[in-house]
Amino acid sequence: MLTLKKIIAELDFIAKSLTKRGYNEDDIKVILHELISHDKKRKSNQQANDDLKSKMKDFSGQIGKLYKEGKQDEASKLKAEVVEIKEKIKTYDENDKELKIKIDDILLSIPNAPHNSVPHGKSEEDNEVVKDWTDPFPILEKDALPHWELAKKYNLIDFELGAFITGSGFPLFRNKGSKLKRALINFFLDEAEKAGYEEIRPPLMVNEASALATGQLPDKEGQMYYMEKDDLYLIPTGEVPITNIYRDVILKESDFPQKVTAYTPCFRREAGSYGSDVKGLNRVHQFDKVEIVQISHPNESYKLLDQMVSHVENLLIKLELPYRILRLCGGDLGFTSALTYDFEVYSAGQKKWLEVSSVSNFEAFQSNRLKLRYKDRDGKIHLAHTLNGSALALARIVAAILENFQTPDGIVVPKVLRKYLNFEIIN
RNA sequence: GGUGAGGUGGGUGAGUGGCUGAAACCACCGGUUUGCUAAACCGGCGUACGGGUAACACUGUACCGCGGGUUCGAAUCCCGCCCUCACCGCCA
Repeated sequence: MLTLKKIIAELDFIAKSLTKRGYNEDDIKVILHELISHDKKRKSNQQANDDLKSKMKDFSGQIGKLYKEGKQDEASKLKAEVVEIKEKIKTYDENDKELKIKIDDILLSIPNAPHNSVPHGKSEEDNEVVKDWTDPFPILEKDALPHWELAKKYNLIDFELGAFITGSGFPLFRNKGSKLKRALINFFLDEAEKAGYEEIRPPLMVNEASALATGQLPDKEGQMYYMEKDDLYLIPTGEVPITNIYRDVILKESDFPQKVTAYTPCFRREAGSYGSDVKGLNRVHQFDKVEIVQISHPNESYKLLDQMVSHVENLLIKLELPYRILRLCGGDLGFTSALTYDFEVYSAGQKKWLEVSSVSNFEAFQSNRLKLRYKDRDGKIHLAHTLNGSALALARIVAAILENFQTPDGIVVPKVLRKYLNFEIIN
């Protein structure tokens, strides 16, 4: 969430930038002013309360001394006074609690303020193409197939069996399909390691505190699988456990940047999506992803964002897949993000762009909930910036590879993956 | 699942009702000194929200796993929860 300090200091900018997400500038200003007035009330309330508490402490100390000196009467008088003070403190405490709840409710409901470069817009149609694919698309035979047909033809993925074992959206990879996936995971992890990321294997379930800290709760509660009995959530992305490494952490300035990567399966309920978009691997409940996360000094975060974008871009170049890069418009931007670049890969069999990566700078929005801070040279504490990106999401990459590299003789595996495989062609 | 022990500042760890936001040691930072990859000595060293300041200084309150309670007063007593460790059981 945004910090109150930032809202007070940059109210106009925030209100203006939130119009990119479709807010009415005047409406949001009303909300923000309400927030600030709650805060003012809370501060004056606190001051009065603190004074009373101070008095109470003082009196209590005196009572102790009076008892030691045997002055029972005077002690009793003071006691009576403290009891009165306590009553007042109680009402101040209650006021404080109420105001804090109001303030937090508003703060939690406000999404991140989009970066200056974020375009206005309502939906994905308004996303800005910052880098388009200008080379020709792969030329396929006339009878080229979409990946779900190819998967069946070469026995790579069994959607029906996955549905039988679990349900729809849980594909079962087998044979060379399974190996291809393993090769991709290794390739992505190796590339991340070369780029300086520490590889970890995090838990795949997280508690409520972790899901809140990265912003999956309360915003995307319906997206996550939840195990009531143990009060745990299946992770919708590796971002959650990775970023939570830094919950309640105060870094030194010299610790920047922190770079962590992990391969994890991701679980998403994806409630309410049907139709051709969900066919095959286009949208599934369980998929694999290699995630990269950086914790940054605020001054560096946009530089690092660019680095992450080119890291992802390189992966796609090495995989020889046609891709384009989009800058998400305000309407398509995630709740917690200030700026997001999406990567789409062209899947020639279905003649469709598939989203395979999302690289974002959250600025201090996540850090605020995470309480992820750093100490500067003067010993002052500030919020760090967090960034993350998929590098890459597997299911759709598999789809694109199958479709783009199909030939009459079979599917020719991209060269970079061959060292991870004991075959070069799927037939 | 059972039994036992325990959760205090970056770490170790003292502290069973007021003088404890918290000893001591280690680590860390600054300084002095000795001239040698170090030691000794001195000083500093938690976070949050307020007040205060140009900025410091200074200052109020809260926080000793979390939440509640008892009391004039709680790290310290009581209740609930969470977590960690050890052993047993079960299990990949």
